[in-house]
Amino acid sequence: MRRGGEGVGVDRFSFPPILKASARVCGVKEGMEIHGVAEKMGFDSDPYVQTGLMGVYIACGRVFEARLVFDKMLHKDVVTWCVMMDGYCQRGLYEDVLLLFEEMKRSGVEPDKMLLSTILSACSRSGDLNSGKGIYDYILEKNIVMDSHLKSSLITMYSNCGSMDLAQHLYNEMTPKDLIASTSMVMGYSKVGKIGAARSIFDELVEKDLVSWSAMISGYAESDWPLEALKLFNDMQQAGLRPDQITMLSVISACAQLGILDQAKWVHLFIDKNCFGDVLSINNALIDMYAKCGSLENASRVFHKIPERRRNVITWTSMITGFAMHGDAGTALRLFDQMNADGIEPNSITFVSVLYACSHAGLVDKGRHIFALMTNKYNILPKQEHYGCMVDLLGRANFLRESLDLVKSMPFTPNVVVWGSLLSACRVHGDVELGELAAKRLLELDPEHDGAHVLLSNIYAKARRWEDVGEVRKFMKNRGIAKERGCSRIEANGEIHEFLMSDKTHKQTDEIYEKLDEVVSKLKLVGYAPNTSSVLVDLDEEEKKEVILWHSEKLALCYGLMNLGNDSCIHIVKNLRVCKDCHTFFKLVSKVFEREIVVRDRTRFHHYKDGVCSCKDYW
DNA sequence: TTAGGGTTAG
Repeated sequence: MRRGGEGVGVDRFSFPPILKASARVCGVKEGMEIHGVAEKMGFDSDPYVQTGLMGVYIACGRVFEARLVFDKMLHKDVVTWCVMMDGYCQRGLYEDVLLLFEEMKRSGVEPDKMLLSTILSACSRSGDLNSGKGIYDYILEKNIVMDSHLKSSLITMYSNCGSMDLAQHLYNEMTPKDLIASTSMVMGYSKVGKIGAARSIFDELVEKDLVSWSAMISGYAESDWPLEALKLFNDMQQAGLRPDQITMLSVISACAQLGILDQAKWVHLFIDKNCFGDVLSINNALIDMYAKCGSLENASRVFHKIPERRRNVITWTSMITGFAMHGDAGTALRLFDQMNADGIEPNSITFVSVLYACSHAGLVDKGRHIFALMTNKYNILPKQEHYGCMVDLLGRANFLRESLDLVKSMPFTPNVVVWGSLLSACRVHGDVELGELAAKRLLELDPEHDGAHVLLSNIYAKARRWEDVGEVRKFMKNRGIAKERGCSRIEANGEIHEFLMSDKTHKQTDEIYEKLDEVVSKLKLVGYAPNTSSVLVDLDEEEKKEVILWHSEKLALCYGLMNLGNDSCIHIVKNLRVCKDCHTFFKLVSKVFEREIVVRDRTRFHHYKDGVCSCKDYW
């Protein structure tokens, strides 16, 4: 290496481009070597060289090393401060960004727009609205004229912090509307549940790019509008845009929510065709999707196709959850052991799944053991959801007192789910006294909880305490608390059909009810008698029978029997838990009509075949 | 040196 003079000498101006290249390829080794060379040549006190070195360290995630260089610098300009702040921002060290800003102001360096934008980004990501407002005040105080970039950062900060009024106010003043700011608005409105407002902003965009489309699709998927998400995905393709992995994650999630297997298979093919099939997050999402669409076979296939070394804790947990949902606790527990053997550390969510598997299969001792293991071996402190699973497990298995003791022993206030689990166990086992207590505690936390009122009323009904039943019903009526209406979905010939309880809006309504009559008479020949015990309203027996027979899943089932080929499995998705009568009904249909039926209810799957259900009537 | 999309696990 020749210094100075003529020709190809290396001087201090040679370093920044090399450092930039190192940062791009994340070459920390190269960066360090260059650092050494720069020191030897005496350029290590050159601000440009130093800033370049910081950039390399930050690109490689070595913020601490970057800070060492930073602290040694005698002359720091605004860019230097900005690079350091960006480093902290990238590592999620948002408080350090703010501390650095204070330090910078003390040092007398004036911030520029880019730096303010970086700080706003830190506030945005950490949800620190107060600091974000502080930066805005600073901008106003110093009379800084905002460009569209800085305005967008500000709008993003407000949106991310959920302050949509403030975000909207700034957005109104923005002309023309910046695409990035608009996307932030779409996300912000989606996050606070104002999906209509998000859609309006989205629709007003003249030029939409992949990110804005994906934000809107994800908004729908996150807000319980999976059908809209799929529709928009379709529109996006019509508009000529190609989705990427991030878009596909929302689409997969929408399919999982809907539970529609045909659509799910189509999405899977689409993913393979577009070469996303090797992406781990996509495969994890596919496992979840197939499990929620009722196909453990396809979920397992995806799981086994992922090379063992690439599976992460999400892969394993998704697969375990799948088996747990379908009531196969044995396989779920085997997977849990295998996961440990493979050296993948289970986390808090894994334990929810494993405990959930035990609870749905009635494995009390195993559940107790794992609950203890969680704290003793893995140092994971049980949270509400773990207690919820345990209360459910013990309660369902009729260890109601032990279940209550566990609730009392909780180191924090039990939430609605915990009391709800106990309440539901009390209903199963007819414990009026404890049920009343659980309902009381639950309703203290959430007086409008429809499920709690319904369960309490069921408990009273089981004990034949009709006056109390009447009281609960009166209270619900006065307060306008209604039981959520049952709704079931079935996919046939590429179309989704939805049925509400006693629905008469479907175009094949007459045939469906005729089919229902036919099915009922056939089932009666093998001993079926409608079980009206779960009907809450005040009706005579005959009317109750009708209400029971018109449950949405029975309508969907009849539609399936009419419209699906004899050898195909009937898949139904329901919003509530399956009632006792429907459960019996479905078991009998699977036998009499020789059909396999898969029902996803609010909490789990039921596979009906040859007159038995996979849940072994334990649900 | 600055701004937008990640319900893949409960």
